[in-house]
Amino acid sequence: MPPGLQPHELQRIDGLVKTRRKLRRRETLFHNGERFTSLYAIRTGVFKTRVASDDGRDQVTGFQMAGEIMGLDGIVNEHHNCDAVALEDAEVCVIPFERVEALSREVPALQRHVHQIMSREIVRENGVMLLLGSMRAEERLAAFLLNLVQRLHARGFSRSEVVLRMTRGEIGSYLGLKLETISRTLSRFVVDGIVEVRHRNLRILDPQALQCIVNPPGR
Amino acid sequence: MPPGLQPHELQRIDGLVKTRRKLRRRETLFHNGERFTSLYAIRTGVFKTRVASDDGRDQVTGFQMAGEIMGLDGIVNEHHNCDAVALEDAEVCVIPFERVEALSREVPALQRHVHQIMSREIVRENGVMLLLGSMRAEERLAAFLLNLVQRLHARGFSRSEVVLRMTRGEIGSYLGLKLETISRTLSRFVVDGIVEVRHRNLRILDPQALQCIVNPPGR
DNA sequence: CGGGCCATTGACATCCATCAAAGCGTGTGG
DNA sequence: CCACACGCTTTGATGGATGTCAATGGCCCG
Repeated sequence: MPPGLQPHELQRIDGLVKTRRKLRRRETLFHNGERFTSLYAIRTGVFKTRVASDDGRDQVTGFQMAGEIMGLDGIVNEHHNCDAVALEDAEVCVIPFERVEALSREVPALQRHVHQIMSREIVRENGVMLLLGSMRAEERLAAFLLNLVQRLHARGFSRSEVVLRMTRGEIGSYLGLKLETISRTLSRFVVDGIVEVRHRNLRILDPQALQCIVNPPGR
Repeated sequence: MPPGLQPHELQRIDGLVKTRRKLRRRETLFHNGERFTSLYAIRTGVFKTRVASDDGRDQVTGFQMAGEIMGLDGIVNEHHNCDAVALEDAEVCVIPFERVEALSREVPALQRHVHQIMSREIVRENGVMLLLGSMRAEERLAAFLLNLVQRLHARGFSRSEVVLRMTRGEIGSYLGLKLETISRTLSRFVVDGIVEVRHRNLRILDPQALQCIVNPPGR
C-alpha cells in the first residue's frame, strides 16, 4: 500500500483486489509461459520463484513473503517468465494489472508506488547478482540468513529465530550452491557458535559474526 | 519509443527529452548514491553498470547499448544504486523521470511502455541469475557472446563479427569469473574453431556450436 | 618512442561439486 | 494409532573446475 492517501483513494485502491486465492503447500500460483493478467500480493505464507533453462536446470530467483508482490516479470511479454510456488499454505490477493494501470493514471501516489515496487525488484536482483558473482559459499549463506531475519523482523517476528520454509536444496539453488554445501556450511556455523540449527529451526546466536562474514573487514 | 502512437502523442513524448549528454570513454553517467532525477536512453556508445559491496568487490550488472534505458534502479530510493560508465565515447538522452510519470498518466501507451521496460529488466536479471547460479564457465561465455551478437544484429550490425568494447576483466566480472578464465575459455573456443579472436575483434565461426554449449543436448 | 594497461599462458592451490551411505522426521496409509 | 516409506539432511571421500600467483608479451595512447 502506498502511504499518504486520501480516504477515497484508499478505497479505490482496495478495489484493485479482485479476489483472493488460497494455495496449499507445493501448489503453484502461476507457471512459466502462462498468460499474465494479474499481480499477486502475498497475504500469508512464503513463496519461491524459479526460472528454468531449456535443458532442465533451474534456479530459484527469490523467496517472497507477506506484503511482497509477485508477477512483475509477466508484464513485458504478457506471459509469465517464471514459476511461483507456495512453500507452505498461503493466501494471495489477485490484482488485475489492467486495473492497476487504469487507476495509477488517476492516482499519482499509486503510480509512484508501482514504479518503486518494480525498481526495488531490480535493485534486489542487482544485489543477488553481486552475491552470485563475487561471494564465497560462507558469505552467500551469511548474507542470505541476515536478509531473511531482517525481513521477518520487519514483519514482527523474532530478530534471531527463523523457521526455514525452504529445503537446503532450494536455498542452494537460490545461492548458486549445492545442497551439500549449504548443509556443510551451516554445520560449520554451528561449530563456530554463530547459529543453532535443529532441522528447519534456526537461531542466530551471533549476528555480528554473520555480518563480518558477509563483509570481511580487510578487503 | 512505444509503438502505435498518434502524431501529437509522439510529439509530446519527444518532449520528454530534456537534454542530451555526451560522455568520453571511462566517464561515468551517474554514480551509486547520486540523487536520481532522470532516466537515460542511449543514443550511441556502450555502457556498463556495476554495483559494489561495502568491502570493495564489484560486480558488473550489465552492458547497455543504443536504445536501452539506464537508471531504473534509482527510482525506489530517489538515489542511484549503481554506477554507469561509458566504455567508449557515447551520447545519451536525459529524460527527467517526473515528466515520464506525468505524461504516462495521460498517454496509456507510454505508461505501458515504461512498465514493459522495467519488467524486461527484471526478466533479464532473472536470466543472469540463472547463468550465474547454474552454468559453467564455458556455458556462461557462450551465452554472453550469443546475447551480444544477437543484440548487435538487432541494431543492424553483423551477425558474426563483434568488437568487444569491454575488457576481459569486465566480462569476467559480469559472468562471475576471473579474467584469466575468460581468456583461457576464449582460447579454447579458438582452438575448437568456434571463434576467431584478435584482441577485441571477435568473429563467430560456428554459432551452432555456441548454442550447443549453452544448451547441452543431453541434460 | 616509451610506458602502462590489457591479454595470454603456465603452475599450483583452493573451493565446491560429485558420489555415496546412513540417520532422522514427517506424514501417510493401513 | 502405529508402522513404514520416502524425502530431507548430514557427513565423508574424492575429483574437477576455477581462482591465484607469476611472468611475459603486445597494443595503444600519450
